[in-house]
Amino acid sequence: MGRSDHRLGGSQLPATPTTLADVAERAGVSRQTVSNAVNNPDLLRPDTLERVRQTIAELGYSPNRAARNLRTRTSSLIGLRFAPAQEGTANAAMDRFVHSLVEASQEVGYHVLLFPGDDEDPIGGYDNLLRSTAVDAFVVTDTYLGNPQASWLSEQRAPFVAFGRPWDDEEARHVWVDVDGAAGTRLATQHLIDRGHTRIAWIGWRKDSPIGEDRRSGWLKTMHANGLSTTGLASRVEDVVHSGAEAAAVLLDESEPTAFVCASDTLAMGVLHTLWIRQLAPGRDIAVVGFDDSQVAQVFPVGLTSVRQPLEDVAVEIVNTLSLLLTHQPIDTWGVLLEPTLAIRESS
Amino acid sequence: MGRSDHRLGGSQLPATPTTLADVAERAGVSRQTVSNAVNNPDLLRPDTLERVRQTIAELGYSPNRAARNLRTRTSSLIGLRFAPAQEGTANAAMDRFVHSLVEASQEVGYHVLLFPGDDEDPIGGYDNLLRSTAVDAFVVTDTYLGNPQASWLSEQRAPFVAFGRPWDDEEARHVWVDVDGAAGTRLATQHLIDRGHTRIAWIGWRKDSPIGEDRRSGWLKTMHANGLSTTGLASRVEDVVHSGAEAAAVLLDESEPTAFVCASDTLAMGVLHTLWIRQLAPGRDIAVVGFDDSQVAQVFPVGLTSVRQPLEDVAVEIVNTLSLLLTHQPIDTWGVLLEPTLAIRESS
DNA sequence: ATGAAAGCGCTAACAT
DNA sequence: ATGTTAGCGCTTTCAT
Repeated sequence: MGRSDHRLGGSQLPATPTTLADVAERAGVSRQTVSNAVNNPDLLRPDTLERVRQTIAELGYSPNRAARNLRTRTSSLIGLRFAPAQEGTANAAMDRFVHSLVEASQEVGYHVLLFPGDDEDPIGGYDNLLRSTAVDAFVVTDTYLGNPQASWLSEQRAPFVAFGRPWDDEEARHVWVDVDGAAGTRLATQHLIDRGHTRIAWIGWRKDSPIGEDRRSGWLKTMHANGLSTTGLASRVEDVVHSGAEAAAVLLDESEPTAFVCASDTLAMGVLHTLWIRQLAPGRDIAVVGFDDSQVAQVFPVGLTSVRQPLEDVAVEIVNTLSLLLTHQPIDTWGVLLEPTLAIRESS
Repeated sequence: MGRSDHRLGGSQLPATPTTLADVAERAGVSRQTVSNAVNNPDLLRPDTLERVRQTIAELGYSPNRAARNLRTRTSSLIGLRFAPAQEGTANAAMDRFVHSLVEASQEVGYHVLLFPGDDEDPIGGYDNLLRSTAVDAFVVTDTYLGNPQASWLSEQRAPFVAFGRPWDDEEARHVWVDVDGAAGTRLATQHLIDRGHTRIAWIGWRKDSPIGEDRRSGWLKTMHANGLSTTGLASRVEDVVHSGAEAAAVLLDESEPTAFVCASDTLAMGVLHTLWIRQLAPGRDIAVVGFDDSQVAQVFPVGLTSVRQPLEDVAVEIVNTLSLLLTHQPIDTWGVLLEPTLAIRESS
C-alpha cells in the first residue's frame, strides 16, 4: 500500500502520519529493521543503519507513541498531582520544582503529566492513572502527616518517589528525596552569629508540623552549640504575614532580639512589616532571614536573606531514582537528604 | 483463557491489569458490549448495562489508555511548554494558570502534558510531540513578538489555542484567548481617580512590548477621558525592581504625582521601595497599583492593590475552544478577550 | 544481520 | 441490542 501524501521537504505534516511501514518500504527493508534502527541501532550493519536513518529523516518519521506504549506497556509519563501555590503565602516553590522536574525527566526520555488533586478523594486521581496504565510512575509531593497517598501507592506496588520524608510513618518503605530543613536554619543561624548577633529569635509554625519542628531544631541546636541562650526567643504561629508581624512585635518587646530566623518567607515578611512600623531598618538595626527563597524574598526592595532549597537537585535525584525503580535496578538508599543553601541579601 | 489473579475486594492492583476481555468473559457478553457500556451506554439495554457496570466495578477495570489511544488516534493529552517563572520578578502567574488549565482539562477528560522549552530550538518540543501523536493539541502561552510557535503550528494544521493575542501578525489565523490589559489599567486608573487623585503617573515597559503598550493605553485613555493631563507623568523602563524605584524617584521629583499605576507588580515594588526611602506611606501619602496580583502583592505587608487576570476563566475558555477544535465543530470567534479585575488593598 | 509472524487492548464498521 | 471481524503501529519472539 503505497502512500503519496508525504511532503518531503515541505513544512506541513502529512495528513496521515508516517509509520514504520512507510519507512521500511521506502528504505527497502523490513519493518523490524526500522524498529531496530530506532531502538537497537547496534544490531544493524552501518550502511543499512545509515540508509534507514536517512529515510527516517526524509519522511520525518517519529514512532507513534500510543502503539509503542501499547506494545511495551509503558508510557514514558510521570504523573504529578499539581496543587496550586496557596494564595496569600509566599510559597511558590512548586513552580520551580515542577520546572526542574520537567527538565530532568526530559533528559531520561520522560514527560510529566499533571493531574488535579481532590481533597475529598486524595487517591482518586492516582488510582485512575494507575489502572489505565496512563503513567509509569508518580512523584508525590505532599507527604504531610496522615496523607494516605504514599502508603496507598506502596500497597499497590506502584512505582513512585516522594519529595518529602515519611515523617510520621516508621513503617514507610518507599523511596524519598528531601531537603534538610534543619541544615538550612543552621546555615541561617550560623550566618547571623558570624555577623555578631547573639540574641537570635525564632518564628516558626505550630508544633504539629514536623517540617516546622525540623527547621526549628536547626536554629535551636546551632544556638546551643554556640553557647547562646534561646529562652524567650521562640514563637510558634500560623503561616500568615499577620501572625509573623505580631510574633515579631511581642518578641521585640519582651526579649529584645537583634535578629530573626523564620520558618518561611511569609513569616519573614511579617517581621519586616513590624520593623517598618517601628522605623527599624532591616539588615542594619535588625537582621531577618526567611525560608524558601521565594519571589517575594527576591523582589522585596530590601532583599530578604533566605534559605534556598536545591530543587533542581531534588528533581534530578528523583528522576534518577525513578529510572532505577522502573528498570528494576536495586536501590541502595531509601532516602536522600539534600543540603539547602543561603541566599544572602540586604536583610542580614 | 481464564485469569485468576484478580483481588476482588483486595487493595492491591492485579499483577496484570484487568482488560476488556476479562470483563466481557465474566459478565457473559462480548467485548464490544463492554466497550459500549463504557463509551456508548445508551446502546445497551438497561439490565445488560447494569450487569456490565457491576462487573467493571468488581474487577476494578479501567480501559488501557495506550490501546484506546492507538485505536482512536487520540491521546486525551494537551501539551504545554512549561517555562519557569523568571527569578527576580514577581510574575508567578504561570503557576495559577497551569493549575486552572489542569482543572479545566480534567473536566472534559483531558490531562496536561508538560514539556520543557529550548530557546535554541523553540519548535523542537512541539514537533516531537506532534509527530509522535503524543498530544492532541497544544496550549501556547508565549506569543510574544516574533515567536515562531504559533505560526509554525498553524502551518502544520496542529490544533492549538494561544493564551495571548497575535500582536504583530496581521495574518495570524489561529484561535486565541487573552486578557484585556488596557481594561485592567483603565480599572486601576479610574479607581485612583475616584479616590480623588488627579496626578497619576505611569511606569511601564519599553516601547517594543505590545503588552506593555496595551496596558499603557488604558492609563492614557482613562486620564484623557477624565480631562487629566499626562504630560511628564509617564516612564518606560525595564521590568526590574531597581528600575521601578528609579523611575518613581524621578517622577516624584519632576512631576509630583500622587499615585502610580505600574505595568507589573515588580515595578510597583520598586515604587514602594522609593516611598519607603522617602518616608512616604503607601496608600496614605502616595497610592500605588501593580499588575498581576502576584504573591508579592498579596504578601507585601502594605497590601499592594493590583490588577488580577482571570486566569481561571482563561483556562476554561481555552479548554472549551480546544474541545470545539478537536471535535471539528465550527469556531464562532477567533479571539476572546476577558476582563481583569482589581484586587484592592492598602496601597491605594 | 535481517525478516516473518504474532499480538499488545481497544474500538470502528459491519453483520445479525 | 449484541456479536464478529479487522486493524490501529509498534516491538517481542523466533526463524533464517
